[in-house]
Amino acid sequence: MHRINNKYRDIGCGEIDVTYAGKEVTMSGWVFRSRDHGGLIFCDLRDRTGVAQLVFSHGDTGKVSELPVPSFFVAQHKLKAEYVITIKGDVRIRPEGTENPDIATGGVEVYVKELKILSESDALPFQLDEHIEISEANRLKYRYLDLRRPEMLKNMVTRHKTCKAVRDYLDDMDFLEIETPVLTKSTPEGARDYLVPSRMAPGCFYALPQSPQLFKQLLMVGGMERYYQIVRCFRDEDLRADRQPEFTQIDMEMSYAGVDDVIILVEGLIKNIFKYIKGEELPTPIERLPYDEAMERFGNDKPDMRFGLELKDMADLASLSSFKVFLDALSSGGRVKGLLGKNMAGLSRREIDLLTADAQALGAKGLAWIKVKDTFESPILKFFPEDVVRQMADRLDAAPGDMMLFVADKEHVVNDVLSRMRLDIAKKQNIIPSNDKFVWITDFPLFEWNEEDARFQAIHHPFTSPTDEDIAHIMGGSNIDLSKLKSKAYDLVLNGSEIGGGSIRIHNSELQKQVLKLIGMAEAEAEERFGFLLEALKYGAPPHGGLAIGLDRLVMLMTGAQSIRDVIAFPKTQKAACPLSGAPSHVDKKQLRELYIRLNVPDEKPAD
RNA sequence: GGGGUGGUAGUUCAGCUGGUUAGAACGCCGGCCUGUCACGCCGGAGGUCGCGGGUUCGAGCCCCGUCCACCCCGCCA
Repeated sequence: MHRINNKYRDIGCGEIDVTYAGKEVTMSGWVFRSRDHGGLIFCDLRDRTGVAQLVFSHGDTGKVSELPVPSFFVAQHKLKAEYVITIKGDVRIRPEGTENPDIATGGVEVYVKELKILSESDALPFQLDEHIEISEANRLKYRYLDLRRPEMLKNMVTRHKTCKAVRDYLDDMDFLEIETPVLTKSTPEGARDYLVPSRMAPGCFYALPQSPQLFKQLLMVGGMERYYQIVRCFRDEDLRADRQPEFTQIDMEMSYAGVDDVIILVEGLIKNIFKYIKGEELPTPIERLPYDEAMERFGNDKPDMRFGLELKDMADLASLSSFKVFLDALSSGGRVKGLLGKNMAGLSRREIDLLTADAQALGAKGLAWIKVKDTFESPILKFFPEDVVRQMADRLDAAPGDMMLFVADKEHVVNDVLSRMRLDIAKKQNIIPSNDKFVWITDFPLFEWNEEDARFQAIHHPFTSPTDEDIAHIMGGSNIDLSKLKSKAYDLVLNGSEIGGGSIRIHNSELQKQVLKLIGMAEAEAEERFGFLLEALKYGAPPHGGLAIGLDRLVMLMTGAQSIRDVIAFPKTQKAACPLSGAPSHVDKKQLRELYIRLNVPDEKPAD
């Protein structure tokens, strides 16, 4: 740690080693653990840099009671866990045989000559002991204590270093860090907005940004050319282990760029981060997988590429069978795909029933299976000629001891079910290696059909540029199949998690209007929601595109944390509450009055 | 909104088929200890069994409701 030599310290606890032997040092920190032997006391002193062993001793021989008692020695008997103290003492090499190889400073110890207690501590609500797991509710309530744990410190350091690597790299690439408003207007992403009432404009609300999407495009129109921001985003949706109501994005946008430019830029960024954090040389270019191929081979658009078990089309072989479920699915335009159940031939009937129930919970009508042993075993074997079963096994790479799984249904059901089962099987069979595997998913469809609203909607967002061919189609105006249009959107996937996504944007106001029309947005609505962008596009907007990376998720994956909460200093619970501060909370009636707000909460106590 | 798991000492947990005084470890408090490092030894305190209701002679345990935390689906790039 950078030296700020003062009365508190001239060195960090974790920084002393044999080269300091004989030197006098001043250190400050928390009392971690003490081992009181009566006349000899060891005390582990902890600060951000690490832990050092302090020794309080009268001398090498003699009884305590017979020796003059220095005042500090009285004080040190009172030292309890998490007291904050400053000590002055001499660094000495530890007596032979008492070195501790488990800690960085284990070769030395500090003989204390002066002790000052800066701050006492009550007994903690939980122990800061890596051997005891504490409930998350408790950890979050006393997050400032939880943060003292080395594990949390490590996560915060990794997060910081990631941000630093981002800033260093993007600065080198001539990107400008520019802030965008937090009090803003609802952006047209799909999620629910967090709203902030306006006092100045009664009845009106700001929205907290779901992302700075529109503003970063305006920065391009504004000639900033290359923008980035490590920015907080807000989405009022239900939470998960990898989702928080407020989360951080590494947001980027650049002018005069195409898909390749953004991808190469981001690969350089990721490379830089991994080198800085993990010392790993990430191989580039990162593999690119068109969306259609990802769906075909893995059943989803964020495949975990660290292992095989790819989905295989079985339509040709299924049609050679007399199995009605397969034949019906095919004749009604559906799909039959297979998945390898590695090492699952030994599953009991009951376990297979559970597996089937899982598949049904995911929307499948059922799950067909064939065990591969010395022979094939399955209740549906009678519908298949033996050579067909053999070919299915070949296609799935099934060896004796494996099981083949099949789902026949509408395409999205087949993919949905099998892609999840693929992950479940890989986890259960423990075949996922621990390396990091990135992949780009490219050539996304522009639109997808929304069953609920019975209309097409933008997959990415409505400012995503179609491919050049499809721009011609759209501007040509003839009747076009919206489901076939492709976009210049791309996602970055790491180990099966989507960690970033972006696109080349539409920079032509006519095209933009046309695209909005295709998804059924009335001109008036478009005008009301983001007319300012449409207008900006009229005044010479350069071609531009960008990408945003989920910082929390990226850091979570790099640290191996089990939850996004472990890489956020003060995260919220699954109910979006903060156990530490008590947010959200009721507010004064006066505050509400000033905002022209009257509550209408059923069965709820009125505000304090 | 739906499904699942959990809630017992400060903490992490055990608590059998419903049975008398609810346990352990760590922590905490007091004492002892000169080479420990998750120190050790002796002694002690500490409980609204999440909350509310019900069944029962009797409930930590069974039933209903509710709250909280976590995981998942829906939702969300």
